[in-house]
Amino acid sequence: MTTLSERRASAGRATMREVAALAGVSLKTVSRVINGEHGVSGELVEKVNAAARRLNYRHDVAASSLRRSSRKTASVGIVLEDVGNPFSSALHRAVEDIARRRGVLVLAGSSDEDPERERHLIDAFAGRHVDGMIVVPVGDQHDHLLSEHRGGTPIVFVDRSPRFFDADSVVTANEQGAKDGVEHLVAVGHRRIAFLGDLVAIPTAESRYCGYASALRAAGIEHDASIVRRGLRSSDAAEKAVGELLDSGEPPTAVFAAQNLLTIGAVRALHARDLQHRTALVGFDDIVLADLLRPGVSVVAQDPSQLGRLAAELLFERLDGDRSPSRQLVVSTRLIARGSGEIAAQ
Amino acid sequence: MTTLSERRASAGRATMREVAALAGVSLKTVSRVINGEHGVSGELVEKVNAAARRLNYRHDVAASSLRRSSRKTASVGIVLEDVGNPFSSALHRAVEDIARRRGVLVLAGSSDEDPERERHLIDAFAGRHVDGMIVVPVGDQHDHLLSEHRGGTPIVFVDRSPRFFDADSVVTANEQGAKDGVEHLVAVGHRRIAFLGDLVAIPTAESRYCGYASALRAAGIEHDASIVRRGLRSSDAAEKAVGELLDSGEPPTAVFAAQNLLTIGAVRALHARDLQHRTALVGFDDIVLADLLRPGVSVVAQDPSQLGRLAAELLFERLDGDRSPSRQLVVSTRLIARGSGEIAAQ
DNA sequence: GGTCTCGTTGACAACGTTGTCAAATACTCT
DNA sequence: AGAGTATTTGACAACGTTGTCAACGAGACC
Repeated sequence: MTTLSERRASAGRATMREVAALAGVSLKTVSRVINGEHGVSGELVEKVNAAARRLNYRHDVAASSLRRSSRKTASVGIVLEDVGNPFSSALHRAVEDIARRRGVLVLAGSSDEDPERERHLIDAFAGRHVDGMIVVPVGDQHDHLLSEHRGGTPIVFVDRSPRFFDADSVVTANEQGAKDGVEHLVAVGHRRIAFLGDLVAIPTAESRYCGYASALRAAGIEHDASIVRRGLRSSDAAEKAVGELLDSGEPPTAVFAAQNLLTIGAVRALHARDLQHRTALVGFDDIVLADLLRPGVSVVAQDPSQLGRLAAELLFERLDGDRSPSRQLVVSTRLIARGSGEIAAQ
Repeated sequence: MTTLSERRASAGRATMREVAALAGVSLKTVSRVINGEHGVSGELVEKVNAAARRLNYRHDVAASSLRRSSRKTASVGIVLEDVGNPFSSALHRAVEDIARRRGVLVLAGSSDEDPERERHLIDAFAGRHVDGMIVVPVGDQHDHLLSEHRGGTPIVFVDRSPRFFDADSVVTANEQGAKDGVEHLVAVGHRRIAFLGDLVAIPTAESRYCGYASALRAAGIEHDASIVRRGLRSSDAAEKAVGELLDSGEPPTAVFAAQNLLTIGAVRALHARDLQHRTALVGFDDIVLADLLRPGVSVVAQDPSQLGRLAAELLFERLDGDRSPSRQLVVSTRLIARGSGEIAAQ
């Protein structure tokens, strides 16, 4: 049989042509059936489906999208800081949930805070014709994104809003959240509050620092650079920094840790010195098990799922043709008191 | 100028034809330059690159792979249980690291333990012509994978090895690890050890249960079904289950929690009753901050990064043409004593 | 009966790229 | 100088699919 030899020739992946041959119809009719277009008689629909099943036909999205005028590929790309960290992966998951409902696939990659890497990922996504992108931007320069954006690919920024770039974005209320956290410490009497922060170049880290500074200013507390530690990139670095502060002649009575890992480092340093019940601590971003530590760790919680959900919804609205001016969404934080942030100043 | 109007017509995405026109060479020459083939004079290489830069040319991976005989797309798919959970995302990250070195993109999706969903993802990946797949399999039936596999797409199973299917796999030594954990409890005198487990249908959960049973048998301890709780799907469920066991007339003196979230639930239940220093606990899979709790939580640690790394390496060896018989790799666990597992039986 | 419309079906070109092969040029060797 | 070889270049077809358009037959209407 011709069909059989054709099948063998294709080595495992049947094409529409082969399905057509088996069903005894034209290629175009198969295309119509596969795409669920109307205007094909019930009898032929049946025949084509049977043939497709028999040959285990798999639709070729790449070829299809190449020919289609719209060039839609039913996939979106997301550039995260690190697919492996809890914040990023929660965001990723939220985006996936929204995308799944529409049968859209998510491609994800980690930029690791490296603009070069970000650029690579964006090129890779663009080359695969993603319908849109969600990006946690790194650095200031986004020229390459600009050209994609102008080219008609919707882009939504999340977690950080880009400078010099007019686009949709969804960010956490970093400054206000940090301010809330520090004011919480001020409210129980602290005036000597240390700050732990990530790289100055990261906009969220900068915003949180501004929130810290603003809370101190509002309380009339003089700024003391000796208890501000920025540029910390790991929990180890934070642990070391807090250790130094605690062991110094004039230790802080409270610590504000402006990021996840830094909070963990601070907890370790406090526990190592058995100071966890004397020195207050508020962290930015929630931590698993924070409620089981003694004392529980008070945090300013972000909502990464919400960030992802909103970003994805925004993106899909654009994909559905929304051409309205760009929108900037802000997700507020929530202060969770668990004990460590309520330790009063001595 | 012709070039300009052509450019405008393409609305933002230049093709090789346009680059060729601008550079004054043939389409094929552009293709050669873009693909870094040799046999093009330096002068033309320069001209083409200049034109490509000017038009902001982006290589179209989809069209390229469609035409290429090998059909390689420089992307691999990975089906995880949930991209948002720490185990999966660590695995994802490890795969990405290996893939990145080769310029390969990773598409990831969550099966949520749903075979239907797994099938969907695999179809989606196949339709996009991924070069290979890494799969955390769900359920017993993998016919659809079989056809892909036969079709020449390498597949590596990770975390669970599939039944009825000959393929590469990388799994944790679940049974041995669980046995080690339980024997650790037996060694400090426990004979009434409760078991908390995930869905019976999940092979890893089953293996860990076997390890538990085997350790008891080896110690000559009679099996007591009343302190075995399986089918638990969340930390809340585990907390409730442990609560019931502890509040019963004959509570266990030790708990073995066979999964991440279940360990957390157990910790909560113990702390709620202030029993954390009296009832021993060993968990399977490490937990962030476990060392800071009092007592620290002893665990049998898996190494998800290692799983991902090995799976990716196996996959790329296949992609490089390795046709040797399928291999089954086993990654051993590591028992980390932190206090909770060393509480002696009363 | 002839024309018109409608619903089905298929032939063909095209999407952006690369494999194949032949043409054109430059260079080497006798 | 002539033949032979190597190097560079381009014309053309093809990958698997869908958009366009024309052909066909059946039924409706005058």
